[in-house]
Amino acid sequence: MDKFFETTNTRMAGDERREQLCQIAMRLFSERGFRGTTTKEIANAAGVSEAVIFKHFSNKDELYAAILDHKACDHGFDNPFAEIADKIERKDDFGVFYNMALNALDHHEEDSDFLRLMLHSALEGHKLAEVFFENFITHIYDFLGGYIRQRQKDGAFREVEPRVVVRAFIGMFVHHSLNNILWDKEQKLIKISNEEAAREFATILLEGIKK
Amino acid sequence: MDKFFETTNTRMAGDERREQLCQIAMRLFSERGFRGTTTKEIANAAGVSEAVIFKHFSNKDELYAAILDHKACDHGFDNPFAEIADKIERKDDFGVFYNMALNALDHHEEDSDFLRLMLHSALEGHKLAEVFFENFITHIYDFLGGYIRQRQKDGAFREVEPRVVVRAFIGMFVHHSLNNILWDKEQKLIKISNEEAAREFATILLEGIKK
DNA sequence: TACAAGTTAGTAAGCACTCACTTATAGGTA
DNA sequence: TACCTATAAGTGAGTGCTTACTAACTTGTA
Repeated sequence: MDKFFETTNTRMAGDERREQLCQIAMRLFSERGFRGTTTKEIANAAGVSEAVIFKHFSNKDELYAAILDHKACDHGFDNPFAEIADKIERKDDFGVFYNMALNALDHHEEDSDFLRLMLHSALEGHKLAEVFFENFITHIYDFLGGYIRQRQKDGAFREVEPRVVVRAFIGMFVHHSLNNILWDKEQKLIKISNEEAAREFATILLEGIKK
Repeated sequence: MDKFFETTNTRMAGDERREQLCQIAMRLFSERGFRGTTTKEIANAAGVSEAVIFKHFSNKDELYAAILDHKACDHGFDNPFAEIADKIERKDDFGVFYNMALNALDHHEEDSDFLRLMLHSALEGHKLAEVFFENFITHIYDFLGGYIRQRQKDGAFREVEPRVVVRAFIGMFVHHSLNNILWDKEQKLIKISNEEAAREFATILLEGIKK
């Protein structure tokens, strides 16, 4: 029944199948959690027998690790600041915060599976969620916190602990994304574009910390 | 081995045992998720045989429902505004937002199990998470949004969609709580008291929306 | 001593995972 | 072009273990 949607009728090359299994597993893990997803379900969704999974991954844990590895490394979390580098240099405060929020919101929207997966990992206490946190989140705090500190020296922002400001700001858009993904999928409560949201959040924050 | 911590050696009254099972199950569900927690683990932690669980709850789902019911109804989510009612009447803006945040942060801290449980429910798409959302969260948006609208009419706040402001504000402290509970348990990134956090968040928000 | 509290020893279904097996196909040969 | 064939892709029928849940039972205590 799933065959029409998930597979072609022909065989697949090894790499192709591996990739497909990762994609499907990620979607299912993000929906039902790691323990809540069976290898049989993954196999069915891919239109193959369960044994195929274990041809590619020696066990279920390894499949999970492969997904997180692949996502955390490849999918370009390496440099979320590349796009706002010039704004930082020009000390375009609004540009910095607006684009930061907009990038995140867009990214969360198009890759909500990953966000759900990270939440599941964090709740289940999986190590790879920690790795992600330490590699990515601490970076943001250092980077954005550094920018805020600089602007405080410039006399543009008032004196507040920069990390608290970063937390407040990240909180705004992460919480907004979580609402859209988890609780208010139909956006009954608030329905605005990512651009609008980013603009409002950036404005509130900047007005909130400027001198 | 758990016996010394979780039980007395004597029998318990029916209600008492039921209550204990709820508490233990909630803790375990919040740590490992619903599917990730076995009835045997719950029974062991309570120091009784598995069959006891099914004397009190006809199945595992009903145990889960009992926890969420109990928590969502009894534990006083009915009126989070009671404590700030006077601040609202006096139009003490800082008092309103500060106490709102502080109450939430304190509450999340002492009842982090419930927060984790709600996240698990939301991720797993459990109905009772929706119920909580509709009964509690929409209330806050209406209430706090109404206050902001009133203060806009008073000319105290600038014109922004009140619900977006509410989201930004809730985002700050909910995200802060989630960080403390999920990712940064040792608070390496930021270590501040709930009072400090509430003060900073309230200040940023109020400066951000005042006229 | 009646009855609620608790136990023991199950069951059927579901789980991750394995192994001996079949089949499609890329690419060399005649 | 047509035919091999080695090998990678895929299967079916299992394994042993764990799970939620049950029923017939024993035991403590108001």
